[in-house]
Amino acid sequence: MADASFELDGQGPLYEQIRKAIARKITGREWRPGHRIPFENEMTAALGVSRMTVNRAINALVSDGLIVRRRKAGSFVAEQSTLDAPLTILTAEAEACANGATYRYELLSRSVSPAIRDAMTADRFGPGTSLVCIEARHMANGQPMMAERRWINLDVVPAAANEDFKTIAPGAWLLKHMPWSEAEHVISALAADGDLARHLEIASGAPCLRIERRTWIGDATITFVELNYPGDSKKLVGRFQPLTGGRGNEKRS
Amino acid sequence: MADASFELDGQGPLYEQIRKAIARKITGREWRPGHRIPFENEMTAALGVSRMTVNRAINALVSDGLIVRRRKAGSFVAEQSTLDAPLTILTAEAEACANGATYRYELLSRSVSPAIRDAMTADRFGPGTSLVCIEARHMANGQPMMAERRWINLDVVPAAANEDFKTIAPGAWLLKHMPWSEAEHVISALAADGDLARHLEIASGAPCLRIERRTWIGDATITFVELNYPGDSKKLVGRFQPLTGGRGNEKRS
DNA sequence: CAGTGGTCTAGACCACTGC
DNA sequence: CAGTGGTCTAGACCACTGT
Repeated sequence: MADASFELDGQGPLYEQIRKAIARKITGREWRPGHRIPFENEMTAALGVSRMTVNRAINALVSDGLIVRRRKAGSFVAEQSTLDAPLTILTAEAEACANGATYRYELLSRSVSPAIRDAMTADRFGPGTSLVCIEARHMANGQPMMAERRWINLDVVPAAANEDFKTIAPGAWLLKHMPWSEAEHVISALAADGDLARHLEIASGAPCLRIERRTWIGDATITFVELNYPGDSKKLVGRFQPLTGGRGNEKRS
Repeated sequence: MADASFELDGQGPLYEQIRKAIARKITGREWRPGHRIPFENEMTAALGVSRMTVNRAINALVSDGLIVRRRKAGSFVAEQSTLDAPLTILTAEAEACANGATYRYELLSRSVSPAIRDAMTADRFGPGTSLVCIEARHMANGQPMMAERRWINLDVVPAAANEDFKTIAPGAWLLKHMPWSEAEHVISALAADGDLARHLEIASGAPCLRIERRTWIGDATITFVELNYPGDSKKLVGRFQPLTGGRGNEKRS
């Protein structure tokens, strides 16, 4: 009913055209937050397409957060309260490469020890877990672009005990040798202390962007790593374009 | 062929069971990166389901980045080179609320002026654009949790000229009055300068996490905002769980 | 309890692409 | 040019839920 006057642009697959047509109604304020969009069978009839096609279009908008669906009630334009933007975290080498910079990896230290009773290791891996601790830094065009401190769980990845990580970065090595089933990221800003400042070659007390990543396989923590970037570098989190095509992503130094 | 010995767990929709079964093969290292997974018609036959169902399961894994598909060649386990984590950026009020904190909004300054030839405004909005500039801060439990500096394009949102923003935060106001079609986020760390440090009530030179957000409607920039958080606060970017269910997301102070 | 969305099927045609 | 995935259909049954 009402004006299901959709204007499909004839570009690309049908479900994409329908998705964009609905997104256009929303971003054009014709359908406000809370507004009930036409039922699936109404669109099906109005557009002369199968219900599966309409369903696919709307479901894409649901995962984009623009539509909320309720059985028996209908589908509604969501309140735009949050922004979900994809943050793509590349390996340091891939990031340097993407920026056209020359890349070099430097191992700073490597040691094996059990997780003691400190917050950094015991809480995350469990007391007594065998760990290898690695400090390294990644250079782009001869300048430090990132310094990392990492712990790897040897109970889960015993092969890491035989790797010296002198030529290959632990992150890249893990990606080749170990799958993960779950990852968590925490972002914060901090003042670089003596060690970190020296590794990044910035003034002590200078701001620094830290991404902490914890990776699991099943219930076991594979690795925990602090990725530290000089404060003047910027991370492009991502672009979200519900109208034109969905989610894009790039990266800047 | 080969071992398409899938073990569906009987939990939830068929396409979800199939998706999890494939994800299990991958995270369990049975199917390594580069490995060709069974063709759709093979799985269809092996599982006794419709091809659309298999297709839906695999497509979900494609958007999770675990599978790459090539016509005529087949579907392959992707190289796990990047991590895509969804970062949910709530309004300050929603974030405080989620942490069970009392929330208060404070307008610090408001002014109207055209975009001059400075990098902050003219580059983003175009020279001469009428802008309203707002400085404000958001308090959680009486402590500054975030200070923002924002420019709003009056050519696009003329109603903003009549709003004093004394009681409602500009972010919340915009969400109610203006849709966006595209958003971009940039994260960086910086040392708080005099003004910012005073607003956040932190020492001058203390680290600070900044999220810059630029929002578009069509080709026009609606607003550009700097969200500044004290460096000791942490942003939980999100959890990505390809095996169990997909993407989760929370937030910490 | 009627109507919505959620899922699933058994086909079909087509575009692209590797051989 | 044969085979893969990409898309689409016209049905169907069911779970949930608002009235």
